[in-house]
Amino acid sequence: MGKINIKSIAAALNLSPATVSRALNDSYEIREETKQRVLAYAAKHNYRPNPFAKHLKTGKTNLIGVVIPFLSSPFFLEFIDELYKLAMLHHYTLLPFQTQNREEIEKEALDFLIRQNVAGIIISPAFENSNTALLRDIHHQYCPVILFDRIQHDLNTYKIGIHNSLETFKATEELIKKGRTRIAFLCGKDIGNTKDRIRGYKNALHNYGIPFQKEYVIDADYQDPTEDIDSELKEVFKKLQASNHMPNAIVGGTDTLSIKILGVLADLDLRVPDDVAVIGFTNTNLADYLNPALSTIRQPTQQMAQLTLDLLIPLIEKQQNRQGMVYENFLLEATTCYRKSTDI
Amino acid sequence: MGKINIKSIAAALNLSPATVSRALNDSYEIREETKQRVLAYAAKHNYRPNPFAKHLKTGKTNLIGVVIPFLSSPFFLEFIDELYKLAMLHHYTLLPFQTQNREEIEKEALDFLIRQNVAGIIISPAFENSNTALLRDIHHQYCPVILFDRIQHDLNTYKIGIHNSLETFKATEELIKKGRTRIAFLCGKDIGNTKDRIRGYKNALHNYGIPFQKEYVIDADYQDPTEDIDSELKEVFKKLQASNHMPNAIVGGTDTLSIKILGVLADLDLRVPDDVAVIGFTNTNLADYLNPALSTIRQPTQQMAQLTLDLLIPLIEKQQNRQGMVYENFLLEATTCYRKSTDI
DNA sequence: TTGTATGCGTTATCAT
DNA sequence: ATGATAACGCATACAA
Repeated sequence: MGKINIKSIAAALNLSPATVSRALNDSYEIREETKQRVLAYAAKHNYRPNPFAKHLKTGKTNLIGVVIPFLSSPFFLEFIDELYKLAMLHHYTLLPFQTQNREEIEKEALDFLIRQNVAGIIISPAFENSNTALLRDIHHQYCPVILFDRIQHDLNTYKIGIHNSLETFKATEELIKKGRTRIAFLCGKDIGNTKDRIRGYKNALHNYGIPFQKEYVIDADYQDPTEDIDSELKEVFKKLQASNHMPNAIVGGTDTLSIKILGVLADLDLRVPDDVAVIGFTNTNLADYLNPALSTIRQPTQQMAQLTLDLLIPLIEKQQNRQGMVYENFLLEATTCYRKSTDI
Repeated sequence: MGKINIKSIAAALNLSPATVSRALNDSYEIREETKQRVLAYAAKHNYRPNPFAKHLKTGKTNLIGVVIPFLSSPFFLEFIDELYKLAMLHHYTLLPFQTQNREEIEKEALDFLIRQNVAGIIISPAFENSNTALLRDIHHQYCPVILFDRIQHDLNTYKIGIHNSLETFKATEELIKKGRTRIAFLCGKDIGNTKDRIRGYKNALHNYGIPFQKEYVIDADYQDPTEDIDSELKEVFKKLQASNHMPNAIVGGTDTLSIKILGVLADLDLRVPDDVAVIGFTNTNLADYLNPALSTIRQPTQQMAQLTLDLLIPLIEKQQNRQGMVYENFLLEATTCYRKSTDI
């Protein structure tokens, strides 16, 4: 069987390519009977439009760019995974990119996506307000951009995330209720969510009359989850031990840190949860196998992916002035799973 | 600044589009000076060829399809990650797909990739000889296909993996040398590598005069790492305990099982490594944080990704009869990391 | 060595 | 309601 395209269909049905195209695109200016005849023939011969030709003509693709800090983080991995399943249903193809939390790489990725003529972009920015101007240009003039997870960003668009301060509040509160008062908060560099999470942590302390101590907010300034953050963290906790300020509970503010801290504490011969209770933000289904099983605040990745596409696809398909729109923020609810690391 | 394409470059330099195209494509039938003039102008204006137009004309894309069982496995994730970095350098775009170990989904993915006109395909098949006929057709008539990891497949092409039997032999031997003799082998459904790994396991037993026991080859027939394999495994080991046949060492034959087994053993109040030593195939950098830190056989993902592209790109770029070629198998060396789970 | 003309598969504009 | 034709950006056969 030869190549099956609009021209060959037209020839077979004694129609012009234009008419066939109209039938295929559900145009109104075509006779119902003709349309059905074309559709039937196309279906029978399993016709698939050539996406490249289509794009060359229309300037539009079915590509969705996905820009995330890294895949080697359970949360982002799960999110992308869900996105894949859904995008396929809608006949969109995903083009995922990693930024390693670096603005230059993010810019490269965005440039690349533009050249690929993506129809839309889903992004969790490298950090708060990274590439703001570029993203704004893209969103206004080029294709819709939607933010997820790291939604503390000036770009005016739909934002999908969780209520970071509330979730951190709940986690901190849980530790307080278990009788812990020297609670440390572990955070990475400023990726936008950090501020809110610290706020939730502080609020919980304040609500229960526990004085906030600056030294209990511990930064680990990594760019990449594969980096050696362990020794850095170990130093910090050694110092706290030495000055007799060792916390008896820790809230892990990022996916990566929540996992790594367990090894650090073990190295310092601190027992979890007896000496130090730990709860962390993370989506890994490995939490059960960690040492010990880790209590986690789990983001609803499936729901986030669904909502993201539900918002993006209409933006792609309806032509409109995105600059003037009013966008909503969506804060979904996370699930807290209490495991051994907080089982006091 | 207006659109920058071949036509606009030609106009700016008082040349014809054809000449500009030739300069850009490093044609021999062009004067060096002219070529440089075009190249300089193109570079200065950051010209990027429109991949869609290019494809429409040439019938070729810069897309590489990557088909793997799932992303939620540290090994595949690392591999894809490395592939990304390398593909970008060569100006290829990756189109990753997951099969969940299911032949139908694999077929769908392959069909999709064909429709997208990919230039080549990198695949770790759903299982031994899944979609053999289809893959053969694709490789012979459509675009080059390269196998990695699960290389027990009839498709005649380049295959990149590790020496499964040898690596399993070494791991088993290590446990024997530590004095363990009741060694179980954990394996998933037949994904091609399983056979070889069991062979290595058996050889090691045989070499040290340890009788092989069928009940020590333990199948966990899962399709997806997120499945609940734990209870199934727990049942098996409970029975072994009851019949007083509990092994004192375990070799984990897959990524997923190696991680999960630790939780199962903990649930059964078995101490690792005292009661049972464990070593597993896996690439997770979380091995250090597992309970206890897991000894691992780690595949050289970076090297595998590099080699895969080094083999694939020439196949893509040189037209040739792939059917008649002689292909080599590449068995790379894995690294064994001994951690606490074998520290007897 | 360079230019002219054509076509890849599709959609859009203008006729009819 | 349908057809003829041009155009998207590029590469190439052929002409010069």
